[in-house]
Amino acid sequence: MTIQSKMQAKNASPRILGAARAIAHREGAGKITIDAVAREADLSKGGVLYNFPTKRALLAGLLDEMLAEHHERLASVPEDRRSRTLRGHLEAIVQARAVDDDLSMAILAAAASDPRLLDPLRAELTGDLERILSDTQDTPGAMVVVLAIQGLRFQKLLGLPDGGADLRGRVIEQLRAMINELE
Amino acid sequence: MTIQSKMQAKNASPRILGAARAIAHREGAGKITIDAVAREADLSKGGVLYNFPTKRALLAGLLDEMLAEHHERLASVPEDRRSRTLRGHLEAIVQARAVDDDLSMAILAAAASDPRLLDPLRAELTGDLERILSDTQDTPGAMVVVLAIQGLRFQKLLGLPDGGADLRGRVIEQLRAMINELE
DNA sequence: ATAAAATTGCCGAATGGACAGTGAATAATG
DNA sequence: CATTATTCACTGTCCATTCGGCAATTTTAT
Repeated sequence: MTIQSKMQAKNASPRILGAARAIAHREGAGKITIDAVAREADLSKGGVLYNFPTKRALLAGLLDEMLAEHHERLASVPEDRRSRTLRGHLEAIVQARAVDDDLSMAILAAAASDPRLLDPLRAELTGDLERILSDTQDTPGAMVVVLAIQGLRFQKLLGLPDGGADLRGRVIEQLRAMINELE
Repeated sequence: MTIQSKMQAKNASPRILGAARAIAHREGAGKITIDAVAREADLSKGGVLYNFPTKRALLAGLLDEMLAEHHERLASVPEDRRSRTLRGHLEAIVQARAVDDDLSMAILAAAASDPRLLDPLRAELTGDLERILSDTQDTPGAMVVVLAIQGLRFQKLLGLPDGGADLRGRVIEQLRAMINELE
């Protein structure tokens, strides 16, 4: 019971999504369950299902939120720089917090349960990729950077070895340099 | 009931693992269930659980098998080439078949259900990474290649946009070139 | 060598827990 | 009052795991 015990929030969706993220964070994406989310959001199960009529919808909502944040990040890169989208992707990773990992974890959970949930993500990335590649003549070079960024994501996500924070920093520098050398 | 109805195989484990892979391949990693595996392996549920006392053990077995195959692939790179391990990782991706994707999918499923299942994989990759980095002076450069390779893996795995087969080929060429330029 | 005993590999029904989803009743809100 | 948000009590399903039994195989004892 929180302070707002009796208060009816106008929209519990954000609280629900937050709860889902918290669970993914603490216990792993596989533990995202309607009951668990309800408990975490201090809501009944029915309450959750009112906002997200199905679990699939809940997962879709998580992805949605993530894509929205992705947009914000991209938008925070100065308009006039070359390879803007590509830089955005890189800086997004640099700034990423722990929560984001767990959200990515949710993506994987989603992918495992129903690959189609990733469709919006695919669409988004397709657009990004087009922009990135049309920003340069050296498409393979740009693609390598894109792939390395993806690699960074998943490496962090799955807790795979990364050679240490020091190397990580130098790698990011290297990627920045590679982006600058694209034309 | 097959021809060998009455015959007692000495070890059904390989058949069980094969069945699990087949299911992951056809229906996705999330569909790996003891019942399903039992049916696919033409075995009873109890039989499966006799060989792998828990589902967790079954998943661990899958990862084990995968790591073994990974070893074979690395071993197939000529001894005398520079950056041997790194080349091995790259060529492994180039040669990878559909089955491997689905197995990777199983990895993700495993990660979602219990992150610790990935420990052996982490150990293996830690070793590989050490070898790769000690093979060169340009550690950030090598690391970028490693990351790009990981990126390729996951991009294929999750069906994320890759810019087309043509670009993919050129990227692989580029990565080979980058490996050659490492010293 | 051979009967008895133990072990191995497996079967399949039963158990129980976890979970998604439903629907009628209820409270809050405007 | 009417609509909206939420609760509560269930339902049905899926699924991992348990367990007692059984046939084939191997070991032990005689």
